[in-house]
Amino acid sequence: MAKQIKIKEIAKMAGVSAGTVDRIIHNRGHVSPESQAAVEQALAETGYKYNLHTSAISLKREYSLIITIPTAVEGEYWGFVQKGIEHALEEYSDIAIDHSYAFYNQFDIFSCKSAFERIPDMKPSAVLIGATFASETRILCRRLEDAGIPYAFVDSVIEDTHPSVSYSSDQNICGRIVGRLLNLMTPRDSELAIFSTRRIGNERALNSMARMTGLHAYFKGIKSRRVIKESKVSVIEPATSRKDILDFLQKNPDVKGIAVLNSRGYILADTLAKNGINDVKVVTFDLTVNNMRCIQDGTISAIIGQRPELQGFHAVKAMLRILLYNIKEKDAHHLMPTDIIIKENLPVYKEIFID
Amino acid sequence: MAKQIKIKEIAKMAGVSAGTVDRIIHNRGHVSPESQAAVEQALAETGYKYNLHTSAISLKREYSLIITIPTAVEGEYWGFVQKGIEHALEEYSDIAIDHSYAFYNQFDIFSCKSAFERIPDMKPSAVLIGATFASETRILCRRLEDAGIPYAFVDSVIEDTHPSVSYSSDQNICGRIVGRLLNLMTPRDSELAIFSTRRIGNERALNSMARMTGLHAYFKGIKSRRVIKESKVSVIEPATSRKDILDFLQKNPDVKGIAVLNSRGYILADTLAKNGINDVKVVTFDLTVNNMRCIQDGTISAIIGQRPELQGFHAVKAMLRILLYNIKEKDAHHLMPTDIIIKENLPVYKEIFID
DNA sequence: AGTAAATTTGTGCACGTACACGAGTGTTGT
DNA sequence: ACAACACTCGTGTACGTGCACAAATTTACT
Repeated sequence: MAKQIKIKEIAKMAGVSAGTVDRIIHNRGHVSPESQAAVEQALAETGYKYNLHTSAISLKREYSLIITIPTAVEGEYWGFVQKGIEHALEEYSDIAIDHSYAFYNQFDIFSCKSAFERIPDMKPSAVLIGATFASETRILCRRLEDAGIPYAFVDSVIEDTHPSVSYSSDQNICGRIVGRLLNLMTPRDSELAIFSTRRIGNERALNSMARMTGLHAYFKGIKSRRVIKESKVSVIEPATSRKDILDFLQKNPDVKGIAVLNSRGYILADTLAKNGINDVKVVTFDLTVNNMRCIQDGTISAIIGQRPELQGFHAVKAMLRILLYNIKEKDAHHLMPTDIIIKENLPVYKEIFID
Repeated sequence: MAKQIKIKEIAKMAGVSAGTVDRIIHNRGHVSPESQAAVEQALAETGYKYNLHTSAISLKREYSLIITIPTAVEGEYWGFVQKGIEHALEEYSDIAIDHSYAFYNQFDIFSCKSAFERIPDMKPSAVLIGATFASETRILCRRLEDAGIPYAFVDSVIEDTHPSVSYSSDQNICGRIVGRLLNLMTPRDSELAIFSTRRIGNERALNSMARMTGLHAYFKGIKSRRVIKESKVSVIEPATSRKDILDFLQKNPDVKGIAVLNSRGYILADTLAKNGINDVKVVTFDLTVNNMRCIQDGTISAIIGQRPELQGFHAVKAMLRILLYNIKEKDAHHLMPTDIIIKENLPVYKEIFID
């Protein structure tokens, strides 16, 4: 095992004291250019890695982290994101991190606005954003930037912002996967349909749009001539959408595969099952408890998973790296793996392997 | 954030010194029954969690870890396992862990025997085993148990042994997935074939067997009448198997889907491509560089991934938990997720997210 | 009872880093 | 030339735990 280089050794190499090295590592300033250069060279030469363990115990600053995401419900997408966040915070529980959540209703822009408005005034050390409404998010980011507060994105990235780091999935790829799966699972001469969420200025809808683009791109890529109907049914609440779903299927009897481009595939699946329709394959997003149940039943054929826990987990860890050590990565945008979950491998996806 | 309870506070509660608490936590003995009881009660009341960070820095013992796995080649299965192992060791690099590898040839039982024989004499603190040959492994485990040396399994678990922990995939599930995928990707009236590795007393072959069982189970479960040929072609070396492969296909022209139940699917795929056969779908195992290339080419349709890095990573972490803190888990056998990788999601699987 | 031995218990130092404080150096203005 | 100031830099202490060693207590035996 390679011996760890310690701050004192760096100090000796650079001909300065340990305190100076510390100042440089933490970007605290008050260091002469010569010392800076000498130490940086020593750091580079030795490939110094700060010892997180000891640095944690001697840390005296207190950090406050605000996490603003759509209301996290256990067993649903944002619930898993929160789980990952909590997991990371627990791992760093010996650092004084005061964290608080600012939840908002992902279908109500006003709840988002009022949640976002208060954040900069609370003067947090950093903010974790699960964005839904692009314009509101941009305003928040702008204010955070002005205040010098770093922020990170989970789940999606908003254009024209400058997050320290982001963890999300490539929604276009997700859409392509859905395309391929539906194409495989349905007869060549049958039609396909897309159910998605439509809301203007809603980033969730932007996710859906990217997925849709990917799906169409897949069929274009394989030069398929299959008919793909875009339903205007908004699959959000079971009660309201049930009738719309049945209407749609009655009008489009050749549709044998449906992509639900949000996480509400179970609503469609349940409706189909209740009405004895079992020759229509459903593919949807996110390993929520309801969707998992449908996979097990066989009413949903495949789920695209995006590792929400891992996104929350890594976002927090990255934020702490930035807060504690000002470590900036080259490429701050991380794409998470896109998992394909079917009945057979569902059980082994239930145990979550973060950290 | 809940305040951490420290050893000193426990000591005060129990009316003893910190040293005594330390002795009890580490089972060092030399403690009176009264102190023992008092401290244990205090520990239970407060739900004390040792601080891994600080304990690591003050740790003075040296640990030695032997990792005995099939020769790790970069970009192949065991190479990824090793990557995960190294990653975990790096995370704990402030603990004095002396680790060494005892590689063996997974196709040569004598190399395995001679690698295993030496291990107990080296008196390691713990051993990590990537098992291939069941009987040899059993002998090793037996000797380790007699010497009181804990050991862990990665990739596969051998019957009649008592590992402290294991990280592996459910091979039966893997086989079922392959079954479903091939069934989806090929015409209903076409035949399927299985290529696998056959070696008596070879656990790699046992893995193959479990996969085969799972595959057949899938087709039985859906009451399919498809013909599944079991080829005796051993897909190990490109040169030797090429002719056999072509012979097989010539004799079985209706085979349109082939499951290669080891990680050498690329050999079959390359052979098919070179001979202009592009209507036979191939599914195989493990995200090796060669298989990834074939996925990208489209010559392999799907790969089953088993998260080898994560297996190595977690196995080491679990071993260290056991060595350092004697933490025994309830259920020591962990099943890793079984990923389905196709052309579309291959890019996002390339970045590995361990820890 | 008195002493030696055995056992339990407390104390102090070390680990590597963070950060406050004060010492040291240089610069500017009168 | 000297004071006042700005800035850089080194020293010392604290963090929570592991572990060696010494101190205190109990036990055993003459």
